[in-house]
Amino acid sequence: MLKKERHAYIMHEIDIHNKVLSSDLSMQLAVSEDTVRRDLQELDESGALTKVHGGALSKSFHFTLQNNTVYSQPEKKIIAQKARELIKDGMLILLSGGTTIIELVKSLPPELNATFITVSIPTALELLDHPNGEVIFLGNKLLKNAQMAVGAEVVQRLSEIKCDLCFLGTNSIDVENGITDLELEVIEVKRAMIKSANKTVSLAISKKLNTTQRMVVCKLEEVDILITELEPGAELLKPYQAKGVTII
Amino acid sequence: MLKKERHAYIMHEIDIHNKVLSSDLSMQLAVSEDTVRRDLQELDESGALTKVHGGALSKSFHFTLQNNTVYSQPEKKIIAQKARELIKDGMLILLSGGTTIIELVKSLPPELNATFITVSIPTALELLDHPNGEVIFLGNKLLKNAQMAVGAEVVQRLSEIKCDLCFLGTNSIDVENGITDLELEVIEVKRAMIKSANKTVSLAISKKLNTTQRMVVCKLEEVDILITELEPGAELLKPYQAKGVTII
DNA sequence: ATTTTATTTGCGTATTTATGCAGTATTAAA
DNA sequence: TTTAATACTGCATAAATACGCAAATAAAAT
Repeated sequence: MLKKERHAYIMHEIDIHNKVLSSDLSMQLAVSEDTVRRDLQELDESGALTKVHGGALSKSFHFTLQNNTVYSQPEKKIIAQKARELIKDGMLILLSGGTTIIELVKSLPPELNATFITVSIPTALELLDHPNGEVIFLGNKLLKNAQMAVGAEVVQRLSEIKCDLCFLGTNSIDVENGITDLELEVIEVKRAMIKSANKTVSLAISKKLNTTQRMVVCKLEEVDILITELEPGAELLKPYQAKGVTII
Repeated sequence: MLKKERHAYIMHEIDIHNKVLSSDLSMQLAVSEDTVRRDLQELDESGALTKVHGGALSKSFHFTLQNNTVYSQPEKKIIAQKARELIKDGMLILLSGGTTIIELVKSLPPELNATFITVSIPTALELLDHPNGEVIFLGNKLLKNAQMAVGAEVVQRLSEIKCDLCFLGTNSIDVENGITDLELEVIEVKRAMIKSANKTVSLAISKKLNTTQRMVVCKLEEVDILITELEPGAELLKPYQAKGVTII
């Protein structure tokens, strides 16, 4: 059997079943597993499928967020880089939603071995592309706009967890009012996240500093670390520092 | 024998078998392999066939590597259309993952007012685009490859639910073994989904009919409705009908 | 018909490609 | 953690290919 024929057979299997195992293919094609592995590798390189340990997956089956490259402002990249240095192997990390958090997830080193908990669908999807980390989604009712899980069930389950770090993508932060947001349901969840975490880290581009929205998520005192794209000594950040927030 | 004659013979073989081996042709045509190779090369250059290591393949063999495009999308659209007619206002619907289910979600009428429960991240993301339906995600540990929630927690919560319909994107279905799949964790969840639903609907393009994988999700008797892109009276579906499955 | 010219073919050799195997490292699961 | 499965590495072998060249064949010109 010609190599191309094997490739076609493999692609056919992938198309129908979304997934193949090297061991199965090796038998079905009557070649060694090495050969199958090399075939899968070539098909992966040509972009026809995604090779994984033990076999391969269909590309169309495996869904990824592609739109984000457009919106990823350089500021968010800087923030992500600073934030990721706080994450160490073995930690239990709580993540909210938002594009800044997505940037953070994208910038995580592949060899990092931590457990991530989130209530945001896009964040979860991005986390699934990380090779090592374990991902836990605290689900229940999903809120359409925010694309995240909300409700008593989520709050309840968050209260049963004790995390090392909680990263909050922040919409508005202000010395007077602390972190504020718009929707009650989102706020309930964010509060629960803060409560269940040892340390709370707020990620915010500087444009969001000194802005306020309707409802308070938490006072500034509850924020342990604030990460912006600015230098830690920047004038804009002084009032936050004065209130005891660590600036990175 | 003239070169033209050899070329004609080779093309004839290609038309019949979709492939030729240089070694075979060398014998059949009683010329050296070099000559055959040169012939194949010329035919390749003129676009009549595709030369590969060891022989040549028909051009029609050329499998297009579909980046992002879903395999058999037209079929899946037909299936989606049939499936969506089962869904009525006020129903509680359980959805698995997979491209066929995504098609179903896309085809849901905007005014439909139902509650959807899923364990699949891509399905959830797609459901969030629907203006009316409520979406519930049963989350816990997420499986990287399948992009879905698995584990005891999910199974437990599924057992506490009684849904009207369960739509399963099916990888393999077969009269003997019923619905089969590859991964144990996925199977556990699918079983729980079937249990918690009043009626189970299997969605499968016809190519998946009569294929089997390692592990059994459920017997055919547990499938109430089978939807394929074929006409309900199609010959291929007769054995399923005979086992009491409703065909749509 | 014969010579000339161009093309085709086969062979020897060097090179490349495909495949499997063994040992080791790595990964995932129990 | 331990254990089993899978992946990687280097290597050996066999098969396929490329290339140059000379012989054979076909086509063209005389």
